[in-house]
Amino acid sequence: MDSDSGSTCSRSVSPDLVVDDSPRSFFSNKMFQQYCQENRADSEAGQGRTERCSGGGKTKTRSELNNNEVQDLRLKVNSRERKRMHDLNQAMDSLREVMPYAHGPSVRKLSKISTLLLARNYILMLSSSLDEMKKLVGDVYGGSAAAQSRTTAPHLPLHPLAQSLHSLVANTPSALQHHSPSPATALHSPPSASFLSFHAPVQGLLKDPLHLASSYRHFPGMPCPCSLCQPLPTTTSTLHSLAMTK
DNA sequence: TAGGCCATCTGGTCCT
DNA sequence: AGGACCAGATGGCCTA
Repeated sequence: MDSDSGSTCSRSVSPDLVVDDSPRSFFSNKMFQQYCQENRADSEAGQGRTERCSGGGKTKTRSELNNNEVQDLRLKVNSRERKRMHDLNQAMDSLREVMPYAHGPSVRKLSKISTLLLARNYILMLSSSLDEMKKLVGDVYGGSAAAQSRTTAPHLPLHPLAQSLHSLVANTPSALQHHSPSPATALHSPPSASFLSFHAPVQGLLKDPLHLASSYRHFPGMPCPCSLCQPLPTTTSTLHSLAMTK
């Protein structure tokens, strides 16, 4: 139900119950009742603020609502808000699922901010790859030969195409999977820091936006030999500058 | 123990 | 009128 109900997280989450007396709940039902009693004096003082009563069609001031009505209303609103946040977390989970990131019971879940930043960079990377692919296809099927090759079985110059594809594929999520940690090291081995940051200027917004430096085995200043950590094509950098200068 | 992350509650505002 | 959305506050859990 909740995004944090994952097996790696011990955080318990209260269900969509109206009554929540768990210690985790900031405002348990008992607390709420106490709160209502404590604030009855204030309410009865009448501050002119109106509350909505779910029962009747008529608007009552807070002072006109009895304790139970205030409580029911508050619980109802709380429940809605809880459901809304659960839906939001579900959407966040579904986003995590399609991210180039190792999934598994022993893999620590990406935080929300990390998920969003990674998603952004992922989209930029895919856009860049798509641009290059288009360019490549344009080169291969250039000019009038393109029309002809569309109608007949094309004899593609596979060698250069394969080379280019290889370099592109090296930057695709599937290639990123080799960064996916083995279960044994998963907790300390998230995706490449350079991929997560992806030359993103937004990195400057946070001291350590993804908290990789402190938590994971990616050493700043130590060049990673893999293709994923190599500088991205200039088109990508251009994309970034365009994206961030708007 | 401090800091990060999170769930939940709450009141205000906006929209339908 | 009722619900969605938002941001602030609060406290629990986890990790370095």
